[in-house]
Amino acid sequence: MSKSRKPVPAPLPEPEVVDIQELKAAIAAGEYDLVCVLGPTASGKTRYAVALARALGGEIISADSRQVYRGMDIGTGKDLEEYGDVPYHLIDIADAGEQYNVHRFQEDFSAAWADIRSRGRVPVLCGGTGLYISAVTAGYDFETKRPLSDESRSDSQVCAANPALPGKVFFIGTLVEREERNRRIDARLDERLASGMVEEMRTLLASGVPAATLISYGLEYKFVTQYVLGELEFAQMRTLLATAIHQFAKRQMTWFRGMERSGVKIHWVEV
RNA sequence: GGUGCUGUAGCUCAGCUGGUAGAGCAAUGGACUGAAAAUCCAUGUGUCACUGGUUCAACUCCCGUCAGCACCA
Repeated sequence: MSKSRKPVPAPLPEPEVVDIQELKAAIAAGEYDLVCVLGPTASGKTRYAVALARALGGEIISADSRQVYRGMDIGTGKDLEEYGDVPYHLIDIADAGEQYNVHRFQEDFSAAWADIRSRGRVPVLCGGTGLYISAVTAGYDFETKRPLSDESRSDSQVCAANPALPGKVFFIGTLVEREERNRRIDARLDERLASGMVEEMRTLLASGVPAATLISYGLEYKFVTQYVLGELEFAQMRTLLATAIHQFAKRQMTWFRGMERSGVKIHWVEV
């Protein structure tokens, strides 16, 4: 009847080695006006991006739809101390309970990107929210509801279409093998649970953030809040949450593969 | 030692009076642009514990074996 193509696990991308000095020279020569570090959760992208930014004389622009909220620290894994002396942007820019979105991100990114460049520094976009990354690197026009360019970043169409967004982007992806990724997710979850994540939910709830809003933020905010509300047992919450984060990481990879399929070149590195 | 129950997809389990098997969860692939850590779509060949028997045909009936559980000794 029909060819039932059964889903085969996507092969792991071929790891590459990115020569930082070479990249630095290319940026100086105007070949790129943004470096983007992306990857699934728990792949080590923040650590990598910070080291990269330091080597390039850059500043980080976070592309994380949840780290924008103040007071949501443990559950989003902000790890602000990891940045050290490297400046970061778009973290803690909205109140918990507020409704941030892609459109605001595009505007905020644009301002941060222009600001960093105006000071002669290198902007490094880093995060795991694929939608946000695509909205500013592939470009998207919220007026016409259409992509600014459906081609790869091999020309300057986007630049011409919207000078407020970068035209040429160098993408680096942090690579982790599936099993290892899940192991890290589980270990990190236990660490967060042990370091006050439940307390964080109670504090947010006490500060007036509605439970329904917190739950709508998903993952840790969803399951831990349900636990605090007594809707889930602790062990049950832990199991469901771990599974949900594994699924989330898979969805992130699906988005990145989609970017590659549409022509974006991502240099995957092992960290 | 005896009796009873159970043994089916990674997990929990359905499979009426026999016609080689399905649901949920998980997993995998995909979609996605003003909530995206959200939302949605697609995909199920497994020695039906093992052996023998009855039958045109057994996961489904019968004998036995093994394993787990419960109860009685």
